[in-house]
Amino acid sequence: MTSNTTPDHDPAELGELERSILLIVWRLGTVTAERVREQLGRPLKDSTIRTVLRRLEEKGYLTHSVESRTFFYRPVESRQRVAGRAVKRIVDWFCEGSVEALLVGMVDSKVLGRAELQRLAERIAAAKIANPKPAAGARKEARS
Amino acid sequence: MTSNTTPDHDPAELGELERSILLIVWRLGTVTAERVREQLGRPLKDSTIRTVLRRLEEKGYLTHSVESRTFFYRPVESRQRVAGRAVKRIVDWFCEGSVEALLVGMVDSKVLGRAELQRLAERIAAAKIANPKPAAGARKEARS
DNA sequence: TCATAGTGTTACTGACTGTAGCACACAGAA
DNA sequence: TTCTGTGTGCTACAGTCAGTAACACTATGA
Repeated sequence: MTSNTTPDHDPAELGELERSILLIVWRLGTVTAERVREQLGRPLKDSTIRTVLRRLEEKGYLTHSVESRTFFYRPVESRQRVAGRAVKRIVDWFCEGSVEALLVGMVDSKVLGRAELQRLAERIAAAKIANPKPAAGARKEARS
Repeated sequence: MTSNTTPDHDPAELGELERSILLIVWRLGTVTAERVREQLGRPLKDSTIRTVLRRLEEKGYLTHSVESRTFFYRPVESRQRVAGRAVKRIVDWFCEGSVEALLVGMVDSKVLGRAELQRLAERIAAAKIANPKPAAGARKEARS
């Protein structure tokens, strides 16, 4: 199938190179294998990049379209969305589904400062986050 | 190293069995290999359980003490703490370190309902989460 | 002393990732 | 029309790691 809607693959299980490349695609929006290779620091063979791109597509993170024989890969979902799902896994696994418990853990393990959390709470309360318009204007990230 | 403080191992990279067993240890607090086997649904050989327990210790999640030749394994950190670090990775990788971006993603990918987020914000604002006493009374979870 | 319970050590298999080679096809230049 | 480059399709191999387990060894209690 490889349906390109919502990969059920765990993003945390991506390899390092896969992750790097995925990040590049997110950053650039649309890429060719060649473009990715330029962006990557490492000197990798063209076929390597292509293999990884293909695998990322198999896993559901990318789609491609062809234009005069050249593959253009694009992300299926935004970074944040993927991150959101990844976190859900963690919350389900380790916090019995409680996001609150997670936040406690984040503060507790100093991942998140108390002050930071406080500011966050204010922001959330101010609905800056909570009201990004249900559907319409929500598709504007992943560029830049 | 392998100091049993704060494993730098990525919790998301735990295997399924490892995770299950770790959860059991967190639930019971202190366990023997035998006890773990009882708890697991699957019929696994004793040595399998012990191998996994040992690996979990190598990775920094567990410690053990010996009592008349029997190993008693205990968690090094609380579930939430580990979850917190796991999430940090994700935030670093996919959200450029911005927890706020993560929350946006969670709402966006319907991992977290808007209403839920709102309640959460209220709770946080109410400092129920933000003030669990710096150090003293914070070591009471991971039981049951 | 003997059996039992628990540990230490070692190993095999399958999956997955990083990495790449090679053959094939099309598009434009000569 | 033929040649050449560029990009793809397919295949593969080595390393790592999780799942799973066998086997040998050793205290401890009957």
